[in-house]
Amino acid sequence: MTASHPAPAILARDLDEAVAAVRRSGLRVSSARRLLLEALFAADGPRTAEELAAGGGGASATDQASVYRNLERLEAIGLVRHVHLGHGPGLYALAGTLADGYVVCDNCGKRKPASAEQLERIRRTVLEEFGYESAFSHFPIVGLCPACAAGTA
Amino acid sequence: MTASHPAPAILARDLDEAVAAVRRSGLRVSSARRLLLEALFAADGPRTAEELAAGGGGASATDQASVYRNLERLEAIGLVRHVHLGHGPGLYALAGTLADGYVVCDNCGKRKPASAEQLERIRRTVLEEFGYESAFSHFPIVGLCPACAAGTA
DNA sequence: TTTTTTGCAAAACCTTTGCAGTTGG
DNA sequence: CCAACTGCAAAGGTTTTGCAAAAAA
Repeated sequence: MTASHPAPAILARDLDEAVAAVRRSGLRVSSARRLLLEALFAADGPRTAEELAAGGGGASATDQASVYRNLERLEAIGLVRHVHLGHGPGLYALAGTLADGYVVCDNCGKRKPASAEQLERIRRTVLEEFGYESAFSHFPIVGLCPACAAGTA
Repeated sequence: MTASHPAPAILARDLDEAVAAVRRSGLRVSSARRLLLEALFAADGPRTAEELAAGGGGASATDQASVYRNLERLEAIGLVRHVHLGHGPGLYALAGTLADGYVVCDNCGKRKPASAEQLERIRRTVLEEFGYESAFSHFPIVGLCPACAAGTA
C-alpha cells in the first residue's frame, strides 16, 4: 500500500558510482538528477525533498517537482530510500546511509536509529504473534522516550 | 510531537452516554456535534473525517472543518481516538471501539487488530532494547502480511 | 533525431484557520 | 445574554500532474 516492492538497495560510495548506477538502470543522467545526487551525498542524514531541492553542499537549487519525480525514480532503482518519522514531510537519503530502523518519541520527536540486531528480537516477536514480517525502516517504532515517559503524569 | 497526552478514554455505550459525557466536559451539545456522534456510533470501524462529515448511518451531512474541530475536541476529552494506518487520511473512532493496536501490511494494506496481550511482548522487547515506552495504537506495526511476504521474490 | 527529462504552473489531498453569523445553555 | 459553536471560504503544507520547451543519448 505504501512502497510496493522496493528494488534491492544499490550502495553507491560516491557520485561516480551513483551516476554509473543511474546509467546502468537505463535512466539518463540529467543535470537535475546529478544535482540531486550531489545534495544527497552532501547530506549527513535524511532530508526533505524541499531541502534537497534547495541544493545542499554547494549543489545549486532545482525544481521541487523534479526532485520528487527523481527521488521516486531513484528509489525505484534502489539508490534512494525514504522514511516517515512523524507527521511532517517524508525524509530521503541514499540507500545504505539510513539506519535499519528508527524509534521515535511520540511526544518530543526525539529519534533513535535502530540496528538490525536490535530490531531482530522485535521482528521475531511480531512474526510469532501476527505472522507479519515487520520492518521499522519505513515507518518507525513510535513510543515515549525515557524522559517523556517519566514526565507523563 | 503527535498526540501530546491524550485524556483518559471515555467509554460511551450509546448516543445518550456520549452526549452526557460531552456536557460533563463543559462542551455544548450542538447539532453538528450530535450528528458527528451519530455518525461515529453508526460506523463499524474507524472512519475518515470526510466520511464522518458525509454523515454515516442516517445522520445528515455536516461541514468538514467543523468535523475536524469537533473530532479534535472530542479526542481531547477522551471520547474519540484516531489512528494513522499508512499514507492516507487519519481514521477516527469512538474511544474503546479501536483495537489496542494495529499491524498493517506495507504492500497490500491488510490490517489486523492487535490485542494488548499480543502487544505486551513487543512493548517489553522495545523497552529493553531502546528504553522507549512503545505503543502501536496511533501508528501501527508495519510489515508484510504472510501472503505478501511469500510473494516477495 | 528520438525519447527522456525539465521547469513552471496548476491541481490534488488532507488539515487548519479567520471570520461573521448562529445557537446552546 | 454571551460564550461556544457553526458554515463557508481561504490558506497551509506536502505531493502529484499536465504540458510545452530543453536536453540526453
